[in-house]
Amino acid sequence: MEYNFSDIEKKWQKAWEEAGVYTVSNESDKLHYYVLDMFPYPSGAGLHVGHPLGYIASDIYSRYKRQKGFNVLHPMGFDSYGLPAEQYAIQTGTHPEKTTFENIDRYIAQLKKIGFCYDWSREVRTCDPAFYKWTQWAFIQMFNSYFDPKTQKAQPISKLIAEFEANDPKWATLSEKEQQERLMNYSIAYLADTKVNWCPALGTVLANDEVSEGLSVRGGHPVEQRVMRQWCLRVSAYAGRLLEGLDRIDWTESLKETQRNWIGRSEGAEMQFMVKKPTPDPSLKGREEEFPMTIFTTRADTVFGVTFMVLAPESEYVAKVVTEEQREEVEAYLARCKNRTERERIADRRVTGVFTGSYAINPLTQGEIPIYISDYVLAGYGTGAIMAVPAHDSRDYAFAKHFNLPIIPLIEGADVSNESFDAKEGKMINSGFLNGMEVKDAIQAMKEYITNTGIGRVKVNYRLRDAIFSRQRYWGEPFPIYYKDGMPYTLPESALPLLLPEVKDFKPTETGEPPLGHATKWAWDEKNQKVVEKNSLSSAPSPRERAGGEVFPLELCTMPGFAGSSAYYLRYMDPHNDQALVDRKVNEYWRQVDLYLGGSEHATGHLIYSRFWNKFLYDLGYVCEDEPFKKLINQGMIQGRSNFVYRYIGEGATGNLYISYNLIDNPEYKDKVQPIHVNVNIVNNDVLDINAFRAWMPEFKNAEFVFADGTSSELTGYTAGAKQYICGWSVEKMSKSMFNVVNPDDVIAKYGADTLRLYEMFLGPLEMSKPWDTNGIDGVHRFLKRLWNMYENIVDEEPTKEELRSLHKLIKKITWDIENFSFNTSIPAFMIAQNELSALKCTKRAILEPVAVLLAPYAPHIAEEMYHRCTSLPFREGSGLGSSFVINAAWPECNEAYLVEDTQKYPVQFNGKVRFTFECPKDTPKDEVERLVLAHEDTARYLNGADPKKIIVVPGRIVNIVM
RNA sequence: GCCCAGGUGGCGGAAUUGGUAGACGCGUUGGUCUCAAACACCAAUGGGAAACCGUGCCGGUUCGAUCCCGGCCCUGGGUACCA
Repeated sequence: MEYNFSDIEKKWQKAWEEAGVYTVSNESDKLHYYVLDMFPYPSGAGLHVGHPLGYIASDIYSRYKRQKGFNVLHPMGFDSYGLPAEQYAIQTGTHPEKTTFENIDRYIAQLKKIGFCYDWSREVRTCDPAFYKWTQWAFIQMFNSYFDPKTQKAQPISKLIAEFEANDPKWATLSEKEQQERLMNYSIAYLADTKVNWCPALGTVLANDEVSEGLSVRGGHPVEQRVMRQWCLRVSAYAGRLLEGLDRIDWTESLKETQRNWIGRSEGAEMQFMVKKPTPDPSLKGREEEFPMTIFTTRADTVFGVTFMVLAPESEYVAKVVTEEQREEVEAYLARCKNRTERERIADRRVTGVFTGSYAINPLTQGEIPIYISDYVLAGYGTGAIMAVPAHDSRDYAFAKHFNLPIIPLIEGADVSNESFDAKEGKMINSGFLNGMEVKDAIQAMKEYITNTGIGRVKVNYRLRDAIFSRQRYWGEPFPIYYKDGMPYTLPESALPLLLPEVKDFKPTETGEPPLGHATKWAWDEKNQKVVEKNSLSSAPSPRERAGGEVFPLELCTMPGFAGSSAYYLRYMDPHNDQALVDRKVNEYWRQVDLYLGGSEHATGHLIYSRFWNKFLYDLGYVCEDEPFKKLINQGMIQGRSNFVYRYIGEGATGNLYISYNLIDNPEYKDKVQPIHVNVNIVNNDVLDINAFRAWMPEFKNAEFVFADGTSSELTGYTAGAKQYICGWSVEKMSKSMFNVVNPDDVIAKYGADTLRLYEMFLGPLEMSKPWDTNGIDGVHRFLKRLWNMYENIVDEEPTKEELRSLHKLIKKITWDIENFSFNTSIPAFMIAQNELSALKCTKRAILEPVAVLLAPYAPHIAEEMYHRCTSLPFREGSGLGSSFVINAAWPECNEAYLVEDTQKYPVQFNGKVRFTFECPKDTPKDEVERLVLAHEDTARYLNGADPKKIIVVPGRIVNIVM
């Protein structure tokens, strides 16, 4: 009986779909479990063999949990707003929606072939109005909320207004616009002027990683720094809670560490320095302007060593501090900084800066110290101003050396003649009342001192920045925002979803507006509460300017990619609900994602934003868990494994001769060959398919070869398979240009989905990155074939003890593996069991049936077929595999079920060397084992009358006798 | 620079983490089947003639170390003037 994987897989996929076995209900007496994959962006290239790695792992876990009797939510959807479809639209005019939907269809077809147990009825797409309605809804909630630092929670902004009304007499005197502006400083979603990378050619802002050396990575267009009014999310307000929440979730330590670094908590102090600014008026000579300046430092202990101050170029202190004499020089410096991108600044670490003309007074020594401006100080961190202690900070040190400023060592024994001493250890010197203290104590003492004297206060700072939330693009969620008198107002929730309008052109407008500027029906009729034609506006050159009447311009930016992916896991719980993002009761059933699988590249993006988003919804009472993802596992990336042929380019080369890889280091070919990427799909186990190669591209049509054995091909005399041409290989990113992309469809056509699933797991540990290497896939496929053959003539006989032992060993191993996400080690266990059972010629139902059940999470199709060969039980709805009765028999609590041997073997060692083995009854107490060993005749022989110094009994393992 | 993960045969990797290192698969070699090849099956396969030596290198703890500790060297990932 042949293993016809293609028929088997088609049969079961059809059966599952028709019976709806993977459709999940929100009402169940069963325990709930939620397994989620990070949903993909459907790219035009389709899935390659690397994408399903994590999906297979999560599918194994889902199927296991399902078989164990859990109600498992395991959905899939598409992150379908994004740049590639928009770029394609700009080039070809094809609407991004068309491209995106086609790509999604292809993805679904590919995913379905692999046999995942997704509940497709819950599929979500971020570009679907029924979905983005809730993205817009969340944005409105954020706009109408503020973060209350006292309770560390988001609150409705109406509370804040009430507070202003009650406590601030000025509030009532402000105009509506002024009130709005003031509230903007508190809203979780707010408009602010921010410095961005602006690319005029692409007509949009770019993230830092999209810019390289002042040019856009895509297209190589110039990028400039520009201050623009952008929507931002006050993620930084949640810094403390985002940090603290990490302690309560089961993520890998390295990922938590990445987030901790990103949040960047640092405990320090804010201190006030008085500034003395010389006045330009000679008649007022001797009189100086005085005002305070606040700085942030983590090294309060070093105040005695401050020899200058530095401001960030964008600091608001700059304007106050610069003197008339220095103005010109400072302005030139600021202009220079302004045009440098973040990236250039980082790449070019030369010390630059300019003196402001003013001095600060050291609050402890009363000494006058000069104030400089330099771009090594960042405006966005702390107060944008620092006290510089060159002796104990390497950046300050470099600056001091460059401008020849004094360097005062503050720690005993620190040699600061060539570099700064940054370590926080040692005894303080030159530091007044701190002298003699350890650094740690000195920091504490100084904090107390400045608090008591009012010079400063203890302060915690975070590195985490607010998220810029505007994109000047078409293919994204429209903001539910219109502008009146230049101020933003939210659309009523009843108007959601605000549909993405049609545009005639996906590029920015001639006037530099985002693509939505092309939309004609893009204005808000406040009175009738609906979207209307823009031409009914009297005139609106800029959308943010006042428009006549009661019709107002709508926001022209769209939301960034992370908007749609920040709460999608909640939507899967209740995907068809049009009254709420998720019904409260449904949310209380599923609660949170129990297991989340995806790449670690989202550590500081999606995984921060969605935690923030979830916490915000939690504060407002829309969800019942503070953290969205209970356990998270990062699967590694699958890299490409490229193959090469070696074209001979030495003497007399025709350009048509290819040398086998094993020969290229021979003297006659060394350095005379040129490696050429060859399509990995015409290479098998590094052996080139000669005929396929000749047919691959016209230039290889008449290719000739020197084979592995050194013989040459002759075009006419060659017979396929007789000689081998060996290809070289290397690990590279999987990409079209390297001809190393492997499509899962091809693997499935050749070996079947079950082999693909097993092999992807067999490749290595889930978390590790590894190249896709098909060299071992035959072995896995052979195993399935061998196992399959055992199910031909199943008999009803009592299993022997040996057969049961094999089975129970397997049960124990597979259970342990799945629960510990060690899927790669399960395949060998199956192979060993297969070997053992086949050596015993076991075809007994009592053994083979549970083996099929065990295999089901890994290779569901073949397992299902094998299972149904074993049993007369009908296929039942609601279960992917047979009845729960049988499942419980095959997945018992394995420690009890594991068939124990009656006796335990103890290898006995003398001084570490194994000498003999003895047996005693299982579960013999430790001292009894000791006694038995000493009484053993071999022990007596080895001891030869001597007293053992020590006897070590490791339970169940080994007895070691130290002489 | 800082943080994290890792380094085991010809290759991918086991060893449930202090107890017989190299499971399982690939590859290689030999054999069976075949007119022959492919498939399949069987056997061998860390090094060494052997005693022995072997988990990146040096040292330590331990009766015993791939595993724990100290120092160093590589590889991969994250992050980067955060005061």
